[in-house]
Amino acid sequence: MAYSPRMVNDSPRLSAQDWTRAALKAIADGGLAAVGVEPLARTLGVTKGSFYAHFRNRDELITAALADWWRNHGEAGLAEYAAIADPGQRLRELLTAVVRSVQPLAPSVHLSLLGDRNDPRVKEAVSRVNQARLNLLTNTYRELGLPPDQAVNRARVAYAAILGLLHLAQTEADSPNPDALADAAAAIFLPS
Amino acid sequence: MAYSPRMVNDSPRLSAQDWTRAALKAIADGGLAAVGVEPLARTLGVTKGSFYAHFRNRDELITAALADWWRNHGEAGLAEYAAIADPGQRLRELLTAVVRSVQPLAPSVHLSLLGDRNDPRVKEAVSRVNQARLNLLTNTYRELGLPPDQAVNRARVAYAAILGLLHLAQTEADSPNPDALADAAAAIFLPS
DNA sequence: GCCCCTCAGTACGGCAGCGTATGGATACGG
DNA sequence: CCGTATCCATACGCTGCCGTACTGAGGGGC
Repeated sequence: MAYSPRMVNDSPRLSAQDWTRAALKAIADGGLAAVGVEPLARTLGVTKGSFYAHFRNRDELITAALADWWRNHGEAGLAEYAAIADPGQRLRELLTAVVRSVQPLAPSVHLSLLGDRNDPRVKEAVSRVNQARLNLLTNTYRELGLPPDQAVNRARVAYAAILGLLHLAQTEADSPNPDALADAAAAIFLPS
Repeated sequence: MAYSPRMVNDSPRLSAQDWTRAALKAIADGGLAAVGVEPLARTLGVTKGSFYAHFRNRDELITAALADWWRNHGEAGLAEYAAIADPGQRLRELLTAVVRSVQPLAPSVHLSLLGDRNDPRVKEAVSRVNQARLNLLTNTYRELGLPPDQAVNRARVAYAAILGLLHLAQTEADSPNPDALADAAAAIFLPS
């Protein structure tokens, strides 16, 4: 790839994306309440005068950050796994990938958003992401031969287990042997 | 000044417990950020002058509310289920109880607290509750004949599924046939 | 080079919430 | 019936943050 001088943040000037990224980072540790114009400006090394050149107000930043999030973690973020042809291997990859917490940042946002799940925009974003993942899992189970209604329930419980394991991984400090856990999860959720 | 409407508690004067209960309710929908002295005072129909007669500051209320929570949802809250002698029935009761969301308030607190999991006090409280439940599940699986290490992993995945199902139930509006879901969960997590 | 648009700094008003001070009201034991 | 502790109201200062207005600096297209 050709390196342009505007690729990374060595430029002293910020873009709207810099703000949404910072907002997501703030959400990851602190929830929506941590998304403040002046605090973010401080961490970015500027004053809020810059912010209002990119967004009309704080709400607009939040909606932009949330849209950015579910766009990257909905179907787009699942493309890598959806491309796996063999459903059995796809399922195993999905399980082990999350169990071993390959993406340490993304789930933090997901979990932090739980605290603000009453906000309709948050509800919408989380719902979209969950739906995309549930769809992929449901289709996978169908491809594995389960009847449709069973596939739905199975996918639901399996995805719930994945979410719950993230919960536990984030609240407890000790990492309880990811390999054994992945095996246990696989043994449970892979149809014999 | 007109007489302000006192809540269901017909006693005109409040106690410290009334404040902690209100704080937990606020946590349930809004996280720690929603625990404010003046907002709570408004919902309780008093002014904050009352609050500072019970607590030294806002932090003291939060720690008291968290302590109250994990005391009622740790081993104490599990006593009802721990009393079930037959491990198979105990496990089934645990699964169906949570899947059908018998306690609609308590889990909300749990989920909201995940949003504030960076607060060390929150982390401690959630960790305690999780540990108590994991212990009960692990022992149940052991009583069912699983070797210790397998019982640990099995309990972990099962509890994770429970948490995740709550997660989904709270973020999605539609309730997807609790009976069928309970059956699916039982089929997965009850050793044949 | 010139203009214009974007990004950033400064200053101000306003609001919500925390904590304090103080005094009044009510219950309860003596 | 009185005194004391507890609960509650009011008023105030303070801080942090949002949003607006205005100004300034610099870079790119013409």
